[in-house]
Amino acid sequence: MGCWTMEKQVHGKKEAIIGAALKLFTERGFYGTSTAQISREAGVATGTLFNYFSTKEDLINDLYYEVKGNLSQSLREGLGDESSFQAKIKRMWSNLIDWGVSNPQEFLFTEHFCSSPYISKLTRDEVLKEYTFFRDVVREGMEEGQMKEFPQDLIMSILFDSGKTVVRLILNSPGTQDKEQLIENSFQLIWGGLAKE
Amino acid sequence: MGCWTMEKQVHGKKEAIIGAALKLFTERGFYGTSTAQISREAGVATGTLFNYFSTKEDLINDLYYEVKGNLSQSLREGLGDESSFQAKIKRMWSNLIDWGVSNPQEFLFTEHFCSSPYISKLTRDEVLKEYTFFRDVVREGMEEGQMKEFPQDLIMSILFDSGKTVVRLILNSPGTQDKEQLIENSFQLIWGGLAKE
Amino acid sequence: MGCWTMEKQVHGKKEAIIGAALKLFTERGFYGTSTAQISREAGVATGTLFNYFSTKEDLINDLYYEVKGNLSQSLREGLGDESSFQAKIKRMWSNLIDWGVSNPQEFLFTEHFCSSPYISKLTRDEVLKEYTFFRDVVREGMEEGQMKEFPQDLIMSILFDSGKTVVRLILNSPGTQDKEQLIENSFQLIWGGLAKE
Amino acid sequence: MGCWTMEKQVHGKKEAIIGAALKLFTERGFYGTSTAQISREAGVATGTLFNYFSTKEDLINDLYYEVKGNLSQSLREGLGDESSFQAKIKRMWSNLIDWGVSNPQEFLFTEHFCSSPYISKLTRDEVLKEYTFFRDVVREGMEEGQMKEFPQDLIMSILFDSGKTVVRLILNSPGTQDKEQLIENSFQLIWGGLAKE
DNA sequence: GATGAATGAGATTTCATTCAT
DNA sequence: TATGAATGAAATCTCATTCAT
Repeated sequence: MGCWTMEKQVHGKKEAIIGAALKLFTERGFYGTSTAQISREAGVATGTLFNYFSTKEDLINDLYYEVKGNLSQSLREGLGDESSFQAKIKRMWSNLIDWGVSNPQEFLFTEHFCSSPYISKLTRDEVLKEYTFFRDVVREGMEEGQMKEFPQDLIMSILFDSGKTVVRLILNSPGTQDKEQLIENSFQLIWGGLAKE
Repeated sequence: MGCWTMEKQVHGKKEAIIGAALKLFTERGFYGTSTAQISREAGVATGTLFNYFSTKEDLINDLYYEVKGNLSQSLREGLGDESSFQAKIKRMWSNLIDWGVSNPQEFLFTEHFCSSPYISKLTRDEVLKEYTFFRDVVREGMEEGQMKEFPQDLIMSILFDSGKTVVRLILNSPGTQDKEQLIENSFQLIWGGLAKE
Repeated sequence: MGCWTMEKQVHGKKEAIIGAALKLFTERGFYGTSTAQISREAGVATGTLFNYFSTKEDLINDLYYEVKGNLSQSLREGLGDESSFQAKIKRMWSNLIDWGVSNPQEFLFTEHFCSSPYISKLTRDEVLKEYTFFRDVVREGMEEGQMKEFPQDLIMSILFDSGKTVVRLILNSPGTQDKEQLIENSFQLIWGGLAKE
Repeated sequence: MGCWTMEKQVHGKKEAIIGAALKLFTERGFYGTSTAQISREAGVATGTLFNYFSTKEDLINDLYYEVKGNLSQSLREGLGDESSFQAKIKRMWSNLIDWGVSNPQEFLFTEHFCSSPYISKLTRDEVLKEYTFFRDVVREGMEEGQMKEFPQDLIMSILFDSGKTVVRLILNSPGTQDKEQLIENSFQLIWGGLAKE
């Protein structure tokens, strides 16, 4: 039982707790999930949770930060390979939908807790920093005159929220939808309203 | 002290409770709000709440039904006066945004609790019946060939969710936005992607 | 609606409340029965109960007094017609069992509440006065040397409790017992141990 | 601070709760006793009670099972040493009375809750299994023709209930009765009616 | 006297958090 | 660091009782 094992053990516990929290918070909500349930699901003692997170709110804030960072990473995947504005938007569009469909628990978690009182302003601000790249891409497109003249906030919100709408649509009608086709359709719908010409 | 006064008194209490619940549930969530807080905010005794609603869950279900019915009514306002498909959609679009901006508490309440486990399937089904008119309008438009060929669910979801996006945008940046202009802009954005041609 | 009707109405209500209380207290116990339930069962308003009984405890004490008085009356029925000591005891024995079997609700009520904290010492003492005749009969028998020499308390308790045992036996095995035969048997059993010779 | 101490500590709390519950349930009844009172009397926190018993009803069922098991044990004490039928009955008779007088709280508890709705059918059935020995002894005596011909149920009920009557008599007149003499007397009374000849 | 809405104290139970081991 | 028994504040809901009509 060397140092390596111990450290792994430790990391394993924290991760197990985060994983359990993600699952249970998503399924039953914040107040619907007790720290005892999280501990049990994670396979640790009730006290152990508080060695890693000083309060239950701390835990959900950490989780929120992690999941949102995760999404931010996924959104940027392959973004550097795209050159045209449309291609960049399209790439983020698919990335968002792919992420949501592949990580339904994470997706639903962000849905449930994006406007929750348990997530602190601090966490929210910290998270926002990870999304400046999105603002940059859109601003660039506006400056290049690639889009009709809409307020930037409107564009960003519509893009993000509509993408989430599509994810929800897919998750709610499992199996019955052709995902790729839907991504294509929905992108055309939004892009059609956005693009100049 | 007549009959009229009595009835008013009675209605006053129930309405006060509903109003307090709307405010507090929206601000702090379901579990974050105690029935004692609701009673205090409503200016009644703790027991009085349970004379009108046998359970806390009963209360939120009633509230949900009322608020959603309210929205449904507002969406239909003046709808009969419109003849063209575009005008109908536009009318509902403005109605939705007007309602959300004029009733921010109700709007945020629906946002928080639209996919909540506290709202029963029964309530949800009951509410859905009030929205068939929306489905009918959209279907009609599709059959008349007024829109590009997208799945009906996609159209409905994008319309509704994008409208809500705009409301959120206005509520989050108070004073700084020209509401009418934003309604116009946003409608063009969505309609531009939707309409044939 | 003359005076007679009104008075009858009033008496009817009090009796209805007593009747409902007897039924419900016996079935569900004192704390298991709310005054609201009693009122509903009696067909009166919740407030009406408190026009007749100032507290719930008052009600059960009244009820106790009434039921025990009732039993006392029944025990004495035909007692004056008997001359021998054995006949007197036998008469009370049958009276007790008949009463219990014919009034199971009253019988079970006395069983449940004979040693209850809700019945006040005052009530209990008041009730005891109705049973001096029993003590007198037994004392007389002792003085006449009709029984073996046992303490009077023991005799009285055994007589009364064994009678109740028989009632319970009959009530618990409905239909399967020959009541008259059982009364005869049980009396022989007790009298056999009691009588001199 | 060793293992022994820990175990004792743990057992101590559970036992303290059981003891407090026995005392208070007996004195004030089930609904008349709050779990908070039990906890206070036991010297533990309100939550601790629910670490050991998931419900107040659970607690009283456990208690019932324990007390009745206890009595069953006591009834059988020395029973194997007796050979004649009369001696066996006499032995159980004294055992019952001794137990009741030495454990008045337990005795009164069984009196109050023997026909209580809080005790589940399951518990009751479980308890009954502990009393088959009594039925066996009586049946044996009947088959050997040691008693007059009475129904077995009558015999068993009279025996058990009359024993309890004697306990009550002793408990209600503290100090004034000669216990051993009373046991002797009362046994003669019952046995005199029961025995053949 | 009859009514029943209103009251608020009190009951059971949960659960985040602590701390001795 | 890990554990889990112990804690006690807080939550939902009940119900005896009051009182204006």
